[in-house]
Amino acid sequence: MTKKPEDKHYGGRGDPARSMALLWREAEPPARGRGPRPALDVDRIVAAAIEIADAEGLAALSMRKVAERLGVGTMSLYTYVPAKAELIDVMYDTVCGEVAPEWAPGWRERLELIARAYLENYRRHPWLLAVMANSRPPLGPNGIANYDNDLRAIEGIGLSDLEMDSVVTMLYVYVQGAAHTAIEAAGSERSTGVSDQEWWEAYAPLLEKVFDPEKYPTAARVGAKAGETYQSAYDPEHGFRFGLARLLDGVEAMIGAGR
Amino acid sequence: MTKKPEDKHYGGRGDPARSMALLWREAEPPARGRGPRPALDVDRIVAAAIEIADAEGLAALSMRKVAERLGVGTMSLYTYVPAKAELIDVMYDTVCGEVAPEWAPGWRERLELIARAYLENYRRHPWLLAVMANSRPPLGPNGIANYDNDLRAIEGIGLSDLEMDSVVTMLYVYVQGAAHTAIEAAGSERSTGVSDQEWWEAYAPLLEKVFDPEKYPTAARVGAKAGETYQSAYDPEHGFRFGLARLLDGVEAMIGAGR
DNA sequence: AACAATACCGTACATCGTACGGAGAGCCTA
DNA sequence: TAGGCTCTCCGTACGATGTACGGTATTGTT
Repeated sequence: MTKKPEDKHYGGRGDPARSMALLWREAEPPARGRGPRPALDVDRIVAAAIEIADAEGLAALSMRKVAERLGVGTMSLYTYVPAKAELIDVMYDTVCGEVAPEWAPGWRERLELIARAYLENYRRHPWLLAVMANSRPPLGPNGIANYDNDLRAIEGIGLSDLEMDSVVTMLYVYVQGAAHTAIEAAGSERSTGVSDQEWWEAYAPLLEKVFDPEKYPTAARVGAKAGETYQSAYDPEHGFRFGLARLLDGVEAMIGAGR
Repeated sequence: MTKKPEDKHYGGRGDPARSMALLWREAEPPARGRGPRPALDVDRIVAAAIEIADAEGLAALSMRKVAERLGVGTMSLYTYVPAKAELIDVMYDTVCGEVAPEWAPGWRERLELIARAYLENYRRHPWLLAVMANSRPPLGPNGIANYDNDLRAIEGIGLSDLEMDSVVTMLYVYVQGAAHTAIEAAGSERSTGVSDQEWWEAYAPLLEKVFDPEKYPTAARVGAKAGETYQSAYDPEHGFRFGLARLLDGVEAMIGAGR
């Protein structure tokens, strides 16, 4: 990882022009065909990278692994992709293309379907969360298409343009928080080989020795109740639905008040 | 990074007993004093690690840097801390101790102050977000104290124990999402040396060449309005307040309905 | 004075992203 | 057909990383 302070990095990503060209797949000079025939293309590289990141996590995604999976030398990738950062940008926009929520008659149902679609996408691609950027996002075609679609879901229900943007962004923010928790809950078992129950069985007796229920009676009482209800410290599905319902109730209140 | 599949990792962390002993500062055998006098202690190591992570980010936090800052050899740290994962757990609980929201007369104001206190803590320690775990958290003293405090903020307002847990967890989830966005917005400028304005100036003309406003009129109209209002793609402070207000309106609706 | 227990830490290994420059392949021009 | 130009491919090398291992220095106890 070489750092040159003199050249600017745009959003942790690479050179804007190269990045955009990659995202929108503008084959810059159409490579009129002087050298050897290209054995690869960006899409194949991105697909391989996504497979690795899905299966082993972002930390395990290395250029060497991508190259190995494609049967080429590591450095060959750099013919198609300027650096790992840009590769990740393209991965980002590519999986954004998988978000395809159904359309429902009411705005509330539409937002629920949209939130659910994003959540499922984060579940499918847990690494996506670590890469998400709401300010300065990779400006790829799929991300923009989603933004437009999400706005149209609440168009004409009595919100100003600014309020529409606020509601959609709020939904993004909430779903990202919920997804982070859900993924972490689901992922820790798979990646550690320790089930929720095993984990709790290992920690509970240790906690009992140091935790004083008399000092924190509320935490003890509520925590116990939640634990026995969910059979775990936390139920991501319930948490997601509960929070989303409160959020949409809040939007409904706003529409009602503004009328 | 050595991986041994045979030994289990609890939550990406280390051995539960050693981890808890560290978190609750149980000096195991009180080191009755045979060898040389310890030149360090866990707190000094944790403080140095937090300073580095605050200033340079989690990715730049290395055992070598911590040791260097303390003027000792790298491997000396392993006398006090079993591994980097446990060190991070202790860092986590330590900065949880900095969350100290004021108390207000009404539950709504209390939740606002709590949410704000967490947000500020995430801002102070941006690495904390990447380390946050709502299921299987490091069970340290400060984290538990916060949970108790947050529950008491909404005790007696007409919610069941289970609902109290849901509301508090929902608040955690939302604040984490909002903090992620706020930090990313604030951090990308500092870490890349590119201001929001520079970033937009670099990307806008490139986007114009590939983005068709006629295909996505809603996104074009609303995006433009939001951009000119916030003088940027996104205003984290406004986003945080807007979403929190909707969320608390939702809680209010729930209390009102249950009465 | 000898021993035991502890702290300190130098070295080594496998991993990472990628800069650099050479080798070879294929089309274009002469 | 020959020469050259442009492109793909990729081997090597560098400076990072976490930490296992084992040696050495320091101290309290006997």
